[in-house]
Amino acid sequence: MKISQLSQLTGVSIRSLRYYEQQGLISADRESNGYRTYHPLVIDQVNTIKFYLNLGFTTEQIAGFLNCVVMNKEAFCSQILPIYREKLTEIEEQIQLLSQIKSNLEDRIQAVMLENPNPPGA
Amino acid sequence: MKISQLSQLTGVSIRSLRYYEQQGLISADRESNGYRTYHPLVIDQVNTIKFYLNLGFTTEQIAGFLNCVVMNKEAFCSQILPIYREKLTEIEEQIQLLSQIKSNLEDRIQAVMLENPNPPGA
DNA sequence: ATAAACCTTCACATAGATGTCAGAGTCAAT
DNA sequence: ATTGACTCTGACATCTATGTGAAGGTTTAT
Repeated sequence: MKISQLSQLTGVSIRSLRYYEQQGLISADRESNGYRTYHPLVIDQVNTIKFYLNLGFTTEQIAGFLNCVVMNKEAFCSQILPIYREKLTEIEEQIQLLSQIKSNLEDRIQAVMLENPNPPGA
Repeated sequence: MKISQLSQLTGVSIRSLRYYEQQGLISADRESNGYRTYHPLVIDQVNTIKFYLNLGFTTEQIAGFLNCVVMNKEAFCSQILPIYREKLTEIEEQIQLLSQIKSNLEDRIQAVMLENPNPPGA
């Protein structure tokens, strides 16, 4: 299939598909005219990439384990565990930071409301 | 005081101090030679800026309410409440998104461990 | 053959705070 | 007067995925 079709089927922009290829995440054959031709399996692959991008991995990180994930469905791929765990820790730290910020913000709101019992927008 | 002193006292780089000035967050008098001279009150102001940057506000947003905060200690500044609330909502959304990502990640980890009962790094 | 709808590559833009460097002026101390 | 430590402005780099546009080749249908 051609690139616009892959784009439609995956919901990923043409621009991004070419970018993924440039980053080594997907590959494409070329027709004689230079057009990219994709194997149907690439659809799954792109969806997998979407999934990991949503998880907060960068394309570079994804490139590091995508083959493993795609080929083996994660079995026999225990190398991926530390990566997941590292990411998990990172996410947890972000959540903690945001929670702290949230607390601070709630404190500020309380402070304003106490000093200003009848604000217009309350 | 001069800029390097302010930098030391606040822990904010000289580069950033100049940037804050450019964004209208702080102001400086100039000596006859062109050097910036800061009023001691600016120290507090810079610390306040640090605080709000940590809260995730942009310098542009901070510029919008900094005068109010610094001058009035937030009293009589009920206009600031909607801004805080908006930011709070934003933070809460980020936390929720991260929590979902965290769940997904934990699922992946479970999946790998089930398919791979005795991984080297476990 | 001409237009519409594809495809290609290359490259610049974005967002935001900060690092860093270059070129140049200034001040203090020797 | 020279050196070292400051200061100034201006500008480019960073990080990352994606948007956008130009300039040009291809295919398909009329």
